[in-house]
This record gives sequence, structure tokens and C-alpha cells, in this order.
Amino acid sequence: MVSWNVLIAGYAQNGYVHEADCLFQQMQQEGIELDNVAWNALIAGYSLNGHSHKAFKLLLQMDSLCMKPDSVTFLSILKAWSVFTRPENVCLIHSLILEWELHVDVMVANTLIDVYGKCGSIDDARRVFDMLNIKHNVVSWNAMIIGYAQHSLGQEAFDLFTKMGCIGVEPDKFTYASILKAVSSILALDHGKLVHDQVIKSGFQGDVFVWSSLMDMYVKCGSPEDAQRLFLQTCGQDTVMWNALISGHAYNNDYNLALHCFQDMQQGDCGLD
RNA sequence: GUUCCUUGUGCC
Repeated sequence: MVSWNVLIAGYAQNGYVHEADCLFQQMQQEGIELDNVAWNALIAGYSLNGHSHKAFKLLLQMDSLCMKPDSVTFLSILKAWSVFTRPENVCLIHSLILEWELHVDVMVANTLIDVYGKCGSIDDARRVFDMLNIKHNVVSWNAMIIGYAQHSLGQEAFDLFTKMGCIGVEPDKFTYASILKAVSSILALDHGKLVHDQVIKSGFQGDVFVWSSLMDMYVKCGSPEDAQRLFLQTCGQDTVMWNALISGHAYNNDYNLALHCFQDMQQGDCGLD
């Protein structure tokens, strides 16, 4: 059984969903008892290859065969439905998750927060977040903060950021990149500077994601000089930081500066495109 | 053995 499952997963992960499905059906016809791992492997295969409807169908089929979908099943399903999806679809999946009482699984809940946020249902995301209550980890906070950022709800994000500090959840590099995007979205330079201080204190200045987010925050909040200053503290090898800087100058109508910056980058000869 | 949850710029 185990080796059959490995085979299904192997096909599925490498884009051979059809082959995986054939194998799966063959096993069914031969009366082999297919366990959750087999089902999950096939569902994951369809999910990974963009066949969200088929993945969902399989989930319903599991239900009708009295199988019990687990957190792995739903993490796959949610992944499939996380791109360009409508809130109603997420709601439907959510209701099934509640039915199976898998909302208590922190990874499932975190994924729900993320997907709700990405499809525009920030209130639903918050409800899931609040339901998690004591069980949420740093990923839950991060998912919620980036959701607010994507909705330009910078103050809500900042309140959460402050709150997590109060109750002793340590921000990580994801938190910093996310909160910086959030404060940029409302042009809150003062908040951004507070976060900057914390980045230094907590030792995340070496992370390119965090540092470029800081630069971008200064650019978006109308302080490209600060962005420039941060940039000079790096080795100048990161394309994203260059882009942030150049667009920042262009944004502030400093086309000469933007051009100079661009030329510097080309002369830098560090293998950039 | 199956899924492994969240983060950066611009262009399109």
C-alpha cells in the first residue's frame, strides 16, 4: 500500500496527474483499500496542476464514500483555490472544514486567513483569526497583517503588530516585510520609522526581504533619501532594491536621479538584468 | 508514505 501511494504521489508531483489518476482507478477496481494518503496524493496532484474543480470533486467523493478528509486534504484544496478565487468558494470550503472540525488545526486556519485575505474577504479572515484565539502562532499574525496590507488597512495592521508585541509573539522576517507593506499603503512614515527601529533592534537588517521592504516603505512614504541611505548600506546586488530606488525617484519626478541611478546599476557590473 | 501555512520592487 505504501509503495502504491508513493507512486501516485510521484506521478502527481511531476505533472503526470493523468497517470496518477489511472493508477488510482486501477487500484480502486482491484478492490484495494485506498486510504487518506492515496486520496490526498491524488488531490494534491490535481491542485498542484491547477485543476481545482477536479480536486474539489474528489473531496466530495471522499465524503460520499464515508472517508474522513483531514488537514492535509484541505491544505491541498485550499492551495488549489487560493488563486483568483471568489469569496463564495472559500466560504464553501470553510463550511466543510467546520463540518470536519478541522478549523482547530492551526495550519488549516492560517491558510484560510491567507486565502480569505487574498480573495478580498478581509472580515472573514479576521473572524478565522479571532476564532483561533489562543492557538494562533506567528504565521497567523503574519497572514492577517499581509491581508490588511493588501486592503490598504495599514492602521489595523499596525494595531495587530503592536498587539503581538504586547502579548509576546516575536515578529519574524515575514512579519516585518508585511507590516512595512501595510504602513506604506497608508503612507504612514512615522509608523514606518518605528518599525525600522525594531528591525534594527531585532537583528533582521541582514534579510533582503526586510531591507527592500524598508526601502520601499521610505520610497512610497515620500522619503527617497532614506531609501537611498539604506541602499548604500548594502552591497548593491539586489535587483529588487534597485527597482525600488529607481521607481522611487521616477515617482518623485526626479528623472535625472532615476537615470543616474540606472546608469550606476549598469556600471555596477554585478550581473543584473 | 500524502500537504506542509505567511513576506519584498518594477514591467506585463
